[in-house]
Amino acid sequence: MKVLSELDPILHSQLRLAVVSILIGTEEADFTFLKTRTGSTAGNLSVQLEKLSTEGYISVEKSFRNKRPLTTCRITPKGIRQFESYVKALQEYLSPHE
Amino acid sequence: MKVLSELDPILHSQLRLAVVSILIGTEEADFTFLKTRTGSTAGNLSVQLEKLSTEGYISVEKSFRNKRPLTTCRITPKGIRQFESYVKALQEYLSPHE
DNA sequence: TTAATTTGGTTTATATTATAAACTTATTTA
DNA sequence: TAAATAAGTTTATAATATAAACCAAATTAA
Repeated sequence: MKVLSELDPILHSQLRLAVVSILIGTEEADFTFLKTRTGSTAGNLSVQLEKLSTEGYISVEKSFRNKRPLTTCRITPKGIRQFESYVKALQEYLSPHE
Repeated sequence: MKVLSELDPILHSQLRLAVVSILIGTEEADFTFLKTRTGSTAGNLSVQLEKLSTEGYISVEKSFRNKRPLTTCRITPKGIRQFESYVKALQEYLSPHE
């Protein structure tokens, strides 16, 4: 009997999935952009960026722009691979009739 | 700026999504089938069926077959609607390039 | 010039979740 | 009749997601 695939728990989280999804399409994005684009709170975003970074799915670079902190995020090759296999696994769940 | 859609938290859970996905494709399924097909433990499955049932996404019918308990599950119209809109919302996350 | 507000976050606390372990009851099988 | 299996349920725990509270620096207002 065919068993459904595991869904990577790092990506199976609304906010982390949103972040990775945005970064896949945009090369780089800063904290403020991600915050408004995802509609999340700063606290939640901060925690999830930290987690994605620790897991190696994204890189996070901290600098300054106009004397203010600037947090810039980018997807990593691992992040891309994991996202692609997550999408593949999800297809099994989303198209159960095939 | 476009903000990503909310993902229904009832469906955004690996096991509950698996159950609903299976039921969408199969009209009805019993506890044991769902357990082996999802690869879950009985305890976890019991809890998640209860939740899906409470939320009106599935119906759960308890009877006996060969003197043993038989738990039969079916998707409800609400379950179908919610699943379809969950899939639609997820597309935004899965196809970020469009 | 100093008080209040805004920006760009981080840390901490809390409530919810998912999950498995332990348990139950009935039925076979040895 | 004792042990094992079936079909679950209940309870305990660990992990999560989330928001609230907090902080430091810069800007604006009084």
